[in-house]
Amino acid sequence: MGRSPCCEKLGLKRGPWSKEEDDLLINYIKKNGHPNWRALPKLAGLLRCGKSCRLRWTNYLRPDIKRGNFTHQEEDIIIKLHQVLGNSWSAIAARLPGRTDNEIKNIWHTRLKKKRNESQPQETPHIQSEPESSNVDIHLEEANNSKDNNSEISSPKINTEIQQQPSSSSSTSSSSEYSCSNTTATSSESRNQIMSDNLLEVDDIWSEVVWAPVDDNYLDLSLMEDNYQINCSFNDDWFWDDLFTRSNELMLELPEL
DNA sequence: AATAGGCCCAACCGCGACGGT
DNA sequence: AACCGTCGCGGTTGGGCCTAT
Repeated sequence: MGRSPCCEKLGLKRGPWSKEEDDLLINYIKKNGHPNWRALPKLAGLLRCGKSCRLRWTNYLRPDIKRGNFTHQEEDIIIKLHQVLGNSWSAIAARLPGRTDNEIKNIWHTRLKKKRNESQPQETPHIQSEPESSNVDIHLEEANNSKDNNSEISSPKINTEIQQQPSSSSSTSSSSEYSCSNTTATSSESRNQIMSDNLLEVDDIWSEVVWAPVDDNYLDLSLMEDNYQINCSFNDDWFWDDLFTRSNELMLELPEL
């Protein structure tokens, strides 16, 4: 049972967008937003389907899009995130402000895949060539959940609870599996308990990068790597240098141990 | 100068998720 | 619970540009 096309093709324009069409779309969204993509083209006076409009806006016309070449740092981040997230381009894009999933997908297929393959053999010979999904599954809960607005503002935020799955072999195995769930700590003691009880040990090249929940002004972070446990706060100088942030999530590259 | 091949990137396609009825 | 409409995502395509021969 086939699904009907997203829009009637009759009379609708396809292919590259003209300057006039861009202007129509930008002006309409500036005035009215985009509550309904399907209805938008008609209202904006465009002979396009809603899907095409949404794509044009999200991938090209949005004012917060950063145009221009990717920096080396951005490329490195994409490569590392791809190790963890696989082909989840939107998830990767969410961690690179100003970059779109389409852009990242393009650059991956044209440049970074090659770059990764070139650099990988000597760095991490035990990693498979094309991991499609992570062996680390981390879920984060929104720190400022709008549904919880009536709860106390300074309530402790979420901690990430990590358990190692039964692994078939030693810690040097590249197939070690981890799962992770969120718990809400009710006090700093219990938070610390959770963090000390559940240290993340990742035995691959991603081990220098961790995800952590964030409080209003404090970060709880524990990482067991090479027998080091690392705790940090916003006051650490290196923290800001290596921090990439979006929404309530933080990505942090740890300094050399 | 011509052209074949590769690269780049905007745009399209099809599918699954999700929310409303 | 089932259906329907809409949205967002990942995969793919195709055309323009660049470069090597």
